[in-house]
Amino acid sequence: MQTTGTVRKDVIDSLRAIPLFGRVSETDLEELATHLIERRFPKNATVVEEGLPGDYMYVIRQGRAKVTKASEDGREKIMNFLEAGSFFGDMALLGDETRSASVKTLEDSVLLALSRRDFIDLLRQSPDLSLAVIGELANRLRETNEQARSLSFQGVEERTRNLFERIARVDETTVGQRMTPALTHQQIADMVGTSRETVTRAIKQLKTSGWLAQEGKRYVIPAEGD
Amino acid sequence: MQTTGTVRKDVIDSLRAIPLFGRVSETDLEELATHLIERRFPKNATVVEEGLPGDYMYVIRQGRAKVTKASEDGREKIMNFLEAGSFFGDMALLGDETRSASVKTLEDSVLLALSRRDFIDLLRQSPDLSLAVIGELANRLRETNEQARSLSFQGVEERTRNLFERIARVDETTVGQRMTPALTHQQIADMVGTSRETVTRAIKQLKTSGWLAQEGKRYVIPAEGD
DNA sequence: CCGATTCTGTGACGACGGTCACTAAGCCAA
DNA sequence: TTGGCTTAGTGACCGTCGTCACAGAATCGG
Repeated sequence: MQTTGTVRKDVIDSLRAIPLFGRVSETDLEELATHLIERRFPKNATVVEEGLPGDYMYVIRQGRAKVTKASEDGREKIMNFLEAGSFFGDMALLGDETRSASVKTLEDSVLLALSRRDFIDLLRQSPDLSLAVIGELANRLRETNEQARSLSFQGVEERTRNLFERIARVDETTVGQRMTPALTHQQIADMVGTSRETVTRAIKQLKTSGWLAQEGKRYVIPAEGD
Repeated sequence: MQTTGTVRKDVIDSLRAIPLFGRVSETDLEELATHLIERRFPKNATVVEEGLPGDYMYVIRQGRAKVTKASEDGREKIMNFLEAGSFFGDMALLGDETRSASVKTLEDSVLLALSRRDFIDLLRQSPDLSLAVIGELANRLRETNEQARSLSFQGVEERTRNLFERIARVDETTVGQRMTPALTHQQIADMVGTSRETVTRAIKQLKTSGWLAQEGKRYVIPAEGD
């Protein structure tokens, strides 16, 4: 992991591209850029670790990461995937100062780090940014609540279906169908809260019922939808 | 349900008492008070309903309420309990405008309603309030994530234990022990995500292992802790 | 004080899904 | 190309928990 103290001009451009900063004024953005520290992480690096105190939040400039919480016996629940433009680590900068989950890179990644102090100052002086952050938190909360509901009421097959429904994106190449990123059964199990074997069986089921198709390690939801 | 257009002086005092508004300036608070509408709801009234659009958020001035999400077949998951001083309904005012959960009163209650427009204006002009709201959302998110983890990894008995651990408060009358509010097994089941019967058995288990005691419909965690 | 709800407790039974134990495929790297 | 490592698939077994069916307690509104 490296740190480059000087933040180049193009950082501002990549900030512009991030929805969170979309409505923030040019001046605030420049101000922000001077406080960001670029850090590079290799694939599979742990950026923040559950339970430890944390003083920085991060914006993903390049790469992908996963947010996880661990059980006592080493298994993990994947709470979320993060892509370029997502931010994380903000929660430990506000109430409780302890990381509530771990974040690990899935690819070589470039992150922009922002200290608690700078983050709070910035929120204080930019109401637009505050509103954007509030909106983002509200959306996450909505999703997590939905996950909790799903875990309470639905069986594995239905949860798996929901997961695909949630993460599949419209594909550029083909017509109406949507595709997930490449996923292993184990990753799916960790997201859905079940075992690898059970996922294998659920997917088999979804495929024979015609609801799901597969292309390599990517899953395809056929055009008609549900 | 009634509406009194005039907001009396004492509203400001009760706002002061709410943690969320603790650091908001006197002037902002007075400004806020003029926009609040007091509404009264009887016991068991539905204040907001999952799936419907919503334009108001609420602060509980008096009473208690529960936040629930429903399954297709009418069962419900209780996401949270709200007491005097809590606010809710804020999420539909920000991103998506649809209620992500229902809120029902558990007692006759007095709520203060605030419109989307006024809420956003207020956030815009009071950075302190924005920060407080962000902190509150971050905390809720932390808790909900924790719930999701719990649902993924733990059995009913452990989840029930966690629940008691979470909601039990130090009791004024007795020494070190903590007590929950009065709860029926059904309510516990709806919070923990299981059936009423299973809760009955889990509680029996926790009691014979000496971890839990009961006083009427309130549950007691003995002094030593866990 | 009484009948009617609403709660609690318990047994029986079956299904969903976790675990174990392998085998079979892919895939990468030397 | 050939081992080694990661991923997928499948059967067997069994524990947890949901459901059904009651019976008894407690509570509440008159």
